Order: sequence, then structure tokens, then C-alpha cells
Amino acid sequence: MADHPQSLPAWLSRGMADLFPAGDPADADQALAARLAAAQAQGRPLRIKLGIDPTGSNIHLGHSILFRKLRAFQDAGHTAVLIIGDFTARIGDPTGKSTTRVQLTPAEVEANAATYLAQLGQGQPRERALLDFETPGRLEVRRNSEWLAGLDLPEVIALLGTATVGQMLAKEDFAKRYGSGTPIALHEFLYPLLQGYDSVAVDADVELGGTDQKFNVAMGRDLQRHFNKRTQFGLLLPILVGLDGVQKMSKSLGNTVGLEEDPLSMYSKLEKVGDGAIDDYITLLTDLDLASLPSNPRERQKAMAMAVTAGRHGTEAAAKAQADAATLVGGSGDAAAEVPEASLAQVSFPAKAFYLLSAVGICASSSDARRQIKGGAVRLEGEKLTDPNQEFSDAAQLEGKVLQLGKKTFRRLMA
RNA sequence: GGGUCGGUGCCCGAGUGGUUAAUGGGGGCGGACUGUAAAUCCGCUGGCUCUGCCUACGUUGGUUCAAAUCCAACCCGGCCCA
Repeated sequence: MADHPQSLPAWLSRGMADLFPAGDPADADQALAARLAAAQAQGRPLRIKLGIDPTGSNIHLGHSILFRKLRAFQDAGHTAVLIIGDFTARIGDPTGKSTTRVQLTPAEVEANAATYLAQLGQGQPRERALLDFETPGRLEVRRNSEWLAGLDLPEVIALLGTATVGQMLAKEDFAKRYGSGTPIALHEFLYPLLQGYDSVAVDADVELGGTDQKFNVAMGRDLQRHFNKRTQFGLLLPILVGLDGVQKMSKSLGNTVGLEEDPLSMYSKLEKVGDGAIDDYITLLTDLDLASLPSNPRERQKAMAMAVTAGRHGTEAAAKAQADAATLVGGSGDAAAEVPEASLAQVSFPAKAFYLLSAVGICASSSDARRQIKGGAVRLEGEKLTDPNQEFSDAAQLEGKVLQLGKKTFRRLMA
């Protein structure tokens, strides 16, 4: 893994965690550089597969590193084959899961898929979008129900026949669950096979994935060989660690930055990622040159946060977010304009402080709000609230004021 | 199918008739400190416009003044046997 062929372009190898196979540099089935050269000689773009399971509805920065790499391929003239796993989502990828996933209904899957495409920039100009939806020939969006829904039982059995229980149990996630006595449903074994079959169906030259996808991507190669197809390369990118700098970025761990987040919250979250994660963020989420950045970690954090935010919202909005973040954290929230607004419309007056906090959505519940106030975490216009039962008679006396929870959460109250 | 063990709050895991909203740890949130970080220390961590009232220990029913704790049936899982 250490010595990739020299001839791979920088845009391709940037951030790469693993590339396989990496054999004979002259063989187009053994070395990606050779495959690239061969394709170019034939005037044929490579087909770069990336599968997404529309199981959630929000894409975060962790996902975006794969899309960024896919976009890089597009910009180099290759064809991105984005597979929406509408069929496989109904099984649920067991990767990284310690329990069987819940199965989604077709309607939920469709709704999620639509949201995903919108977040990836469908309908937007290519300069702003994460993927290039505009240039002809650069993107195919496919749903794997196209080929999976029609498989009949004999075909499924044949597919199952290509792998063994031993191989499945060699997969770390399954091994762990099996070892710890956590149930593994049989249909979960089908998942890697179906994902692999996707590669057969779309004639993938390269499959992108996180490092946790190695097993599934390798399965794709096995199946392509089984079906007498050209085999794909696996290009794996690191799993982005979350804001805590330790665990992977994952919605269920609450350490994510969403692609759709406003500039201020995006910036302020990013500028305090753990020290150990800063350089990974720079490599994987920006095009900045690591070597030319200041060595002071604080400065690097800022540069990274700035670049990522600008990538999504433009330089101007990012600069404003940076300035606002500085003001907000500096103490009083009154100077900043980019504070998310919260509507008082749902609040019935007179309102006690704890009720206000929960009604406006800044605290999870009114009990939580009481605790936060007692804990000295809540400020209104920079002034600490101490009595949960403090009463506000009407909306007019609150309108335009900034309510603050802790150091990071602000809401400007609006009528 | 048989035997056996088990299903507790976001997670792990104590508790086996009575101040138990339920020990402890993790995570999370807040405070101090700091670089808006890490580490460390401290507090909080079911809900409700809350001096009180609800809802909670797989599900449903039962015993009891009183159950997460006892009984029954059912559902789900692990292991062993077939």
C-alpha cells in the first residue's frame, strides 16, 4: 500500500487510504495507473462507482469526502456512476453495525434518495454543486432495484454460492457479532453480495468507499470475475473522524457537521475539531496545501474551517461566519448578525423562563431547561438567568433579543 | 423441537417485595481552566408552564397494602442438545 505507482495524478491519490490491486504497473487489470492510461488511449472514460444507501436524510462532511473524490474523477473527464441503493437499503449494510438494521419501506427510501440528490447539488450549477450534474456524460444516477429487484431465486442462490460462511465470518463486523453472541440474520450475508453485484451491473472500473468498505468492494471484484467482467479497482478513503477527534463522524454519535448547515454553525464547529483531526480534515475536505499552512494548530484549525465553509457557502459567507464566531464567543451575543433565529409564534404568554427555553427549541425539554438555568448556562442578551420561573409577560419584550445556552448555542428571538 | 440463561434508563451494567426516577461506568450537556482544543476538577443527565403530578425496568395479565423484584402466558435473543 505504501508505494503506489508514481504516475497516479495528485488529485486522485490525495487522501487515499488504500488502493487495490496494486500489482504489475504495466497491467491494466493490476494497476490503476495502467488502467487510466489504457482508457485514455481508447478515448474511453473510466466508470467510477459510488454506492449510497439512502437510509438517512442528511449528508455530512464524513460522506462528502467520497463525493469530493468522485467529483475529482468527473472533473478529470471520467464518468461517475452514483448508485442509489434503494434495494439494498431495505436490507441495511451490516458494516460497522453491531446489531441488525431496521429495514426501510420503499417510500422512505425514495424520500431519502430525493433529499440526497438535492444535497449533492442536483439542479445547481456545477460550480456550486458537490457533484457535476451538468456536463453530459459525467454522471449516471442508477438505482440498484433496476437489476436487483428482478433477480429470481435460482439467481440469488447462485449468488450465495459464490461466497462461503467462512468468508463472511472473516469480515470483522460479522466476526465480532458472532463472537459476542449478537444475532446475525441470514439476509445480512446477502448485502455484500448484492453490493458486489452492483459492480457487475454497472461495469465499474473503480469503486470508491471508506476503508470499512474493503470487504464489500473486494466482493465486487470476485463477482465481476465470476461473471467474466473486467474487475474493478478499490479506492478507499479514510473514515473521517468526528468533531470529537476520536470516533468516526456519524450522526448517531452526534459529532457531525451537516452539508446543509448554515455558515456560522459550520464554521464554529469546524474551528474546534480535535488537534489530531485537523490535518485529516485539511487533506480530505479541502484542497489546501498542508505544507504551506502555519504550524500553529489554532491557525490551522481556522484555515481549515474557513476553507471548508467557503467551499459550501462561498468565501464571503465564510469570512462573515469567522468574524461572527469570534464576536459571539468573545462574550456578548449582541454584536453578531448571523445568529439563527427562533420564532416566538409558538410561545404562549405569559411565559416562564424554563418554558420559553423549551418552547423555542433551545433546550430539549422544559425539565432540561430548568436544569440548564439552575446550572447557570443560560443568558439573555448576555445577562445570566438564574430563576427558571422568571416570567415574561409578552413577546414584545423579547423580540430581537439573543438567548444563549452555554458558549455555543444562540437564538435570536423573533416574533 | 428439548434444556438452560437472559431481556433494566442514550449505551454498558447493578439491583431479586417497601424513602427506587432506580448504585456504578461510558456518552452527552453545563461550569472552572484553556487555544473556542485536549487533559483535569465540579455539577446535571425521564417528562410536564413543576413547591406537585405523570410515565418508566421485553409484552400482557395476576398475587400483594406495596413489584424492576413473586406467579402465569406470550414475544425476542444467547448457549448446549436434536
